[in-house]
Amino acid sequence: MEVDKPAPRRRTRRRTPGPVRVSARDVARHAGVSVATVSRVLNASGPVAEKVRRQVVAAVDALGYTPNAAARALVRSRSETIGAVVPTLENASFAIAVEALQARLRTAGYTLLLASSGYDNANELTQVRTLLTHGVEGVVVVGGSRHVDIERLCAARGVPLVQTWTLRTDTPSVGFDNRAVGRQLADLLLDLGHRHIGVIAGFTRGNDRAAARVAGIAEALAARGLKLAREHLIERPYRIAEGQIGLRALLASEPRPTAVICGNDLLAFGALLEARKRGIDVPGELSIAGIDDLEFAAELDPPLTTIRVPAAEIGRRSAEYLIDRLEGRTVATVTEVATSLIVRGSTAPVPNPPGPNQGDDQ
Amino acid sequence: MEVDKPAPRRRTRRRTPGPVRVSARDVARHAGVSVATVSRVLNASGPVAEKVRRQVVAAVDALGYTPNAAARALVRSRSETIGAVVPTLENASFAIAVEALQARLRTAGYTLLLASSGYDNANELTQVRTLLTHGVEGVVVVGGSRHVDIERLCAARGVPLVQTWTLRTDTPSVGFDNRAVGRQLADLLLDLGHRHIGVIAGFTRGNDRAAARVAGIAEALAARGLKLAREHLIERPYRIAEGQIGLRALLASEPRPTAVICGNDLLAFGALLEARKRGIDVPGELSIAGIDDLEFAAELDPPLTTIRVPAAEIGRRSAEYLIDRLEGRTVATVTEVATSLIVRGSTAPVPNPPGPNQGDDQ
DNA sequence: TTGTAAGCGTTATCAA
DNA sequence: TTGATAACGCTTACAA
Repeated sequence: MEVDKPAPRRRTRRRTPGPVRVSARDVARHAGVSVATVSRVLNASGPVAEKVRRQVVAAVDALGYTPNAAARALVRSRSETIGAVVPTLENASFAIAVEALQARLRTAGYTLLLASSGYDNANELTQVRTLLTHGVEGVVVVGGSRHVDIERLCAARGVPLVQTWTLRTDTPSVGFDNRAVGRQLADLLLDLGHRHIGVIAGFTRGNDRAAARVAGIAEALAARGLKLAREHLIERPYRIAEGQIGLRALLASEPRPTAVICGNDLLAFGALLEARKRGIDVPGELSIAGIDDLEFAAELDPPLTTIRVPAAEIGRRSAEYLIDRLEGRTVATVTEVATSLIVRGSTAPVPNPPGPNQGDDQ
Repeated sequence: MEVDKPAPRRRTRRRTPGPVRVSARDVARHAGVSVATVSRVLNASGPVAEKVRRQVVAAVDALGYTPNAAARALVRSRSETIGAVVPTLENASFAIAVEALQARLRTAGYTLLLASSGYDNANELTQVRTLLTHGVEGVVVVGGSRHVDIERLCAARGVPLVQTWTLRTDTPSVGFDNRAVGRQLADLLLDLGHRHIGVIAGFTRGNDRAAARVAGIAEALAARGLKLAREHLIERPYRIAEGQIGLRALLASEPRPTAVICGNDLLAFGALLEARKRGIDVPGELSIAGIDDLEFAAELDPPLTTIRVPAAEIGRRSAEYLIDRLEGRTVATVTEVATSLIVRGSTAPVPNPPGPNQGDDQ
């Protein structure tokens, strides 16, 4: 009983200009089997006679066939990609973390889609949206997202999101307590007798890490009845030259700080340079500390006191969190990585230790 | 006249566990239109009544719809992604270039798929293969690929490939003449009277940039009747600490070099540190030069003589080459970026200028 | 101006 | 052990 169902004629589509695309159908034809069998061979997803298997394999490399990820992603709704958005790759810490992230991801078969926000939160949201459109199965961002939308967007799609460089209790994160880091550095200096402590921080607005570090410093000061004066808090972009600018501002402030905590090692490097340029002895007259412990920190003159932040570990652990979740394993939501205070030559006791009754002069 | 064609019942597929996926069909249903209209609205690809357009837009954000890139890529055979493979992101130059590459790509609507090879050529090939499987429309790699396979693979798919940090005549590239850079540094030192020049290079095997730099140095020496002695060529990984090791080796060689050219600024930094540690005056007793002009180069003590390499420009130009080609514009195949010799305080005339008739002692 | 439906290249179900 | 074939979600002729 024939019906008038039209013959399944393939409609002609815009021909790809240039090289021929070879699909599983071509392989199947070449090997004299069906596409189903080709798929089975390629994914080892079903029984295939050894002889047939060999024919298919032969056809595959005779034709130089590579499966089309888009088609596969479509049918399996799995892209095998992970997205990451960092503030900038120009900061060595993030570059190192991304390197480790990618390396670990790769071992699990994932490819990394990378974007950077330039420390711009609106931009970050856009980037996450793009990544999501591209079907990433997981997302890693730096910091607690100011944009709740980011979390919402990911949650709506069931895409796991990890926040790094920060520690949250409510959402998945891999990082450390930035506030504690600030406190630790301030305590070190306070214990050395410093009472006038200046801060050259990164921009705190829209940057929870930078803000937390400053908050930690203020907290430690407060614990000793001191407070962080407005003119002792300078915010600058994270660059060497900005550290120089920052120190200049601090040196002009009243009372002049005897110690400076910098938001990261780049700023600290700059501060060190500026001090040297002005003939200010570090740490004799002025103590300087940074955060990150970049490769050069130990090699400066004097070597920089800083807090070591395990950037590679943050990258690797973020990857592992995502991999575990995607493979259905149970995972700790929050991973704290260990930072450590590294005291080197750039910090020393305050020059002329003030008497017992001060603290009201700042 | 009814025929017994079975009703087009949708087969039940594995339900995505968790959040509902919203597709264009859902949007269409919600807006009371067809999927075709939804597509038209989203891509502005056809006439749509203003009123209908608004309904669709409303439905889109009522449902929080995001198009599925895999499906789109499949039907249009365009992934809107570009792949890049760098040796490592831990080298600031590459990090900066990737940052610029991504930024430029983004403005043209492309997303970056990033991989790193760890300076391993076999690995690099694997990574390129993965990127290709993911359907990238263009590929950027660092250096002239030792693996002809990479070029072949890309060519077979009609995917443009750019080689960076190098200059080729036969294939698309964005970079500079590494040999000339080596020559330039050697000439500078030679002109200062140095006759015993040591080299701390990166590993030259499988790294055409490093090899070309060394070749350029040897060439400049040869032009003055000198040659680069085996014991004056040390190859080390690109890290500060390795520069220290390199200088130690060089100082033990006979005759002891009065000048050292380093494969990059990291190695030069290390050499500088080692010299200081040993009480060797730079540039009084020993001249040191690097390549890259990283942010810290000008800030070292003494400031480092180096060759400035415009990493960000390399990244940006690579992106532009790819974008232009993919949009069908005609493009220059080879783009040379300008490097420049920056003479700072780490190089000076040879201590005890030898008499007119030497040159046979090396 | 809109809708219908073919197909993009896979995977996976089902029947053979 | 294999082959048909229905989706996957989208774009785009083509028809209405």
